Amino acid sequence: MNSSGSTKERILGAAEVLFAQHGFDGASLRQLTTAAGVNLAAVNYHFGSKDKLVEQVFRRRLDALNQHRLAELAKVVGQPQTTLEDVLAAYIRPALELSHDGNGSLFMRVLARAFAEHDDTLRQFLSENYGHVMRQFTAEFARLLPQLSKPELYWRIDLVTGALTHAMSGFGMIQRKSDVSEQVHREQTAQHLIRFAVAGLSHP
Amino acid sequence: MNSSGSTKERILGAAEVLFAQHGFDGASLRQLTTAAGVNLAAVNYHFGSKDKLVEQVFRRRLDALNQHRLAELAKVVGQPQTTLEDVLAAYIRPALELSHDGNGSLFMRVLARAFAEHDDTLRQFLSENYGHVMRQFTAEFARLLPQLSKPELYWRIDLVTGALTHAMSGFGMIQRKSDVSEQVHREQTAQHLIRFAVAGLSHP
DNA sequence: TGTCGGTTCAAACGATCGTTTGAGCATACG
DNA sequence: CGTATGCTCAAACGATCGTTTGAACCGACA
Repeated sequence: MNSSGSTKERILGAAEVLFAQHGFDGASLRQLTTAAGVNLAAVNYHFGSKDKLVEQVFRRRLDALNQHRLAELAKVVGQPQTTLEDVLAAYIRPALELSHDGNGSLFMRVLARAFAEHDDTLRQFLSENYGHVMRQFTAEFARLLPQLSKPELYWRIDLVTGALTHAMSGFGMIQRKSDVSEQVHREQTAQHLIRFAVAGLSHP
Repeated sequence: MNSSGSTKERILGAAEVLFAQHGFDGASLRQLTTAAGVNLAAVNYHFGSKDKLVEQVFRRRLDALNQHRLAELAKVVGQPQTTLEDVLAAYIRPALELSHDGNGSLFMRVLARAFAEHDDTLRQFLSENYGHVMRQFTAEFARLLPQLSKPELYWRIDLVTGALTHAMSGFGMIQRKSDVSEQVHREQTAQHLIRFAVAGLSHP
């Protein structure tokens, strides 16, 4: 295990797993480097510090996630009749599909943990780097739900976000026996999330 | 500040604040005892260990919270026409009212953080000590939503829990200027949460 | 007054943390 | 061949952590 890829990638992979399991402070560099099969000093050599490593763990996944989200959003808004389900699917499915490769499944727990920690540094980082994605989705929600006032809409989006974060953090906790059942479970989760979000967003 | 009450109570109060701000590992006993105005050794003398202190911080608030919840639930199920709103209010309002005294407002962030950390020890503690509360509420939901299958109901309750946890964790982050605006904000939060949860639970 | 259980105190303990260091190794280039 | 460069390694650094220790303090009671 962990015997493939460059040292940097082995560290990133092990970091994602251990951060999800024990938290950012809870996972020590000694655990981490041992699991990755690299020397203790490798983290500071390749990343500069533990904090920079945390940032890189986030960047690697979130860049791909939000790129995927925007691409899916662009697909559906180009259609003649965009529905709320379509937009929500563009928001939700890419997040759940992050768990397609084995390691990625733990990333959502890393993200959920980061959200809960309310660390201003991390929240600012998320807002600065990926705020425009949220803004695009919010604008689309506003267009599809014109009857809602701005504050009302923000409230509902916030509650939907909470439900999504919660579901994602629990997602992938159970080790699935096969890829096919994993896929089925992901599809079920997406269906439940989307229907729930539609109801929560559009109720009178 | 922190010059009133017994040593144990001063520690519990300071612990709640610092655990919410910096996490369980992030808040050190030296910070904590300094903020409480007590000696460093006082934690180990009165609580045995830091872990025991964490458990006591949880017990003190959760005992009151769940007692309050069950009392409110008993009120509404005694009525001739129990509504979904009533049951949700019995579940949600006591949690938001925990922030009535100044220190308590941070406890919900402690709880949200604990949820996100997915620590099996802590989850087992919560399940063992307060699982019966959740079971009673679930039974009431099942009674009011007979059209839903068991798995479907569990899914929706889980998503509602996510939204509640998320909203509670953000609640009380902004320091309100007065008690009255605090009260207004809590009432608005409760209203949004309840209406959102009703829509999410009862959609066809 | 003497002493005794409960509590507080400064100081130290060993462990573990993130980080730094300098030597050693490997590969590529003149 | 010599050496320059990128990387790995064991070892150590200072800081901070939770916990323990033993003396000092204090009101209550005989």
